[in-house]
Amino acid sequence: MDQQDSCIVRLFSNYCALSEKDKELLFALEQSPTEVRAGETLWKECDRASEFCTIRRGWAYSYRNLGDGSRQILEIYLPGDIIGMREFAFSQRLSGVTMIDDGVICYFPHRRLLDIFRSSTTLTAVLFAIASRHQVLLTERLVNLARRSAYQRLAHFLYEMYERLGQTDSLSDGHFRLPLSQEQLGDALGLSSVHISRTFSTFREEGLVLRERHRICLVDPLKLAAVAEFDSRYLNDSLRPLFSDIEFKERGGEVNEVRTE
Amino acid sequence: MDQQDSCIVRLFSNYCALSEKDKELLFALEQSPTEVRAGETLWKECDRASEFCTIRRGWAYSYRNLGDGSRQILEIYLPGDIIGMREFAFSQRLSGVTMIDDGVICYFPHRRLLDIFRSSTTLTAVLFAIASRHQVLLTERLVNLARRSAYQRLAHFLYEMYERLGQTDSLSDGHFRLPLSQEQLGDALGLSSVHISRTFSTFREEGLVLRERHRICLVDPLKLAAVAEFDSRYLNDSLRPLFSDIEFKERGGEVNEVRTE
DNA sequence: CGCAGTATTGAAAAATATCAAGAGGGGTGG
DNA sequence: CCACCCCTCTTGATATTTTTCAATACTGCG
Repeated sequence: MDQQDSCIVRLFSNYCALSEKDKELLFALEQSPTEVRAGETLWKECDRASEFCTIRRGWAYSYRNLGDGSRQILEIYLPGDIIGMREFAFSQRLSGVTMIDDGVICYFPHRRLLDIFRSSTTLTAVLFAIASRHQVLLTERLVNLARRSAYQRLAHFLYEMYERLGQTDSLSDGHFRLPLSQEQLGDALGLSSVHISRTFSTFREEGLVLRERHRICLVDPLKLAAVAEFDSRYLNDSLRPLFSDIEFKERGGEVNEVRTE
Repeated sequence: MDQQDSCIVRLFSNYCALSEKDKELLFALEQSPTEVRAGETLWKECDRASEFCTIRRGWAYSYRNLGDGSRQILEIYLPGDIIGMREFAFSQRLSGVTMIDDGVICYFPHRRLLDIFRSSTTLTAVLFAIASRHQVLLTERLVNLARRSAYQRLAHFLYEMYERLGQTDSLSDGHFRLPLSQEQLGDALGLSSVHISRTFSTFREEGLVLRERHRICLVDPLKLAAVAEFDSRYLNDSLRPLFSDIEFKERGGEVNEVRTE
């Protein structure tokens, strides 16, 4: 495999221009690829946590099971994502992860992250940026779940997937594959599967979104984003913010701090 | 001010033993203290983001306003917390922050964090651990909002505050001050203030929680934790996990990696 | 004393869940 | 190729939870 094919190198490159050394460091995270099958569980809640992984191919989701038998799907992971960072400070898994599709994942130990902290300020900063972005995504989802109607929640979810997928693949019109059952969508959005079905029916009647098995068509993406009150800043405003500064300093430059007191 | 009084040094010490040099680095973040008044807004959504701050005294909360006039309170910050990390990768604020009490906060520029990355692997790892812990808190809150009844949500919130406060102060029995109106509680829990009131009434009838203005008394904390399905791992399992490893390596030791393939 | 923000309570309305029955679809074994 | 079955989805009826609206009480404060 060429470094150019590395999802993780591509992901990091979104944030910052990388040196060759940085690329090699990153590339090392994607050794020991493992084939996994759709439905396979990478780990369960309460398992010992001492590794992360990157997802090179396929989709996955993380979840938490609740006492009453229901569960919450926390995140949908796409190729290039790093999984398991949540538990960096923990000895146990706090959420399970299972594959949606067949795929390939690459495990690496927590310790490898420390190597990165030690050897590259740039990568460290990018990791921090990624973590910060994750947190923003999570926050946005929290607002979505806490404040919006079922109709808006589903609209928001669909539009978010559309945007995320559009960042790597170019989506012809508003079409994309969404390999999630209505029950899984319900688990992700805090709604019953029945209500998901009804909400899709409403979308169809209004001609806003069409769904056929696992294919979604956003007839009018902008209108969908509007009804969801989708704030696209939280997905798009995270590219190369203050990293020009890093690169500058790394090259030995001096930055005079202008602090407005 | 002595370093021992520094909230942030104390916070970081929870995760890892710190060298003197590390303490000085951290201590430097708490310069330029600013007095702020209850109700004062530190920043609004969409403001330019180029600083973090630590909160040395007082409480604060972050929030997002929504199109329909409602708002979501995202986090409650206590002394020692770092505020604004969410926007590390962003140029704009994605949430506002306002003070609950009078207090003292210390601003420092994003760039100061890069200095830390550059000069201390230990602090970098701790920062990462803190970010990871934040994310876990957020996740737990997300589950709470998405999956639980009003009754459970409020129970969970109260118990979480109880635990967090208990980590710095020792709370006599289940008593603590909670300087939030029922409207603010509603904003935090995705409920109407009316329903918060009703839920407190239920608690009172059951003799589970008493509330008088801004004072809360958890009559039976353990029972409260049980009804909330509170998972205390997510608050307590984050102290000194793999950092013995860091210290070891920092001292020049060699760690042989045992990777189970 | 009066006023503004905050809390309580009741009644009605809205949103969503639950239960139940049936429809469609795709895979598997006969 | 067909029959069957399991799983997912759809739709209707009903139940539950929570919101909204409105009226009234409470509290601290100028």
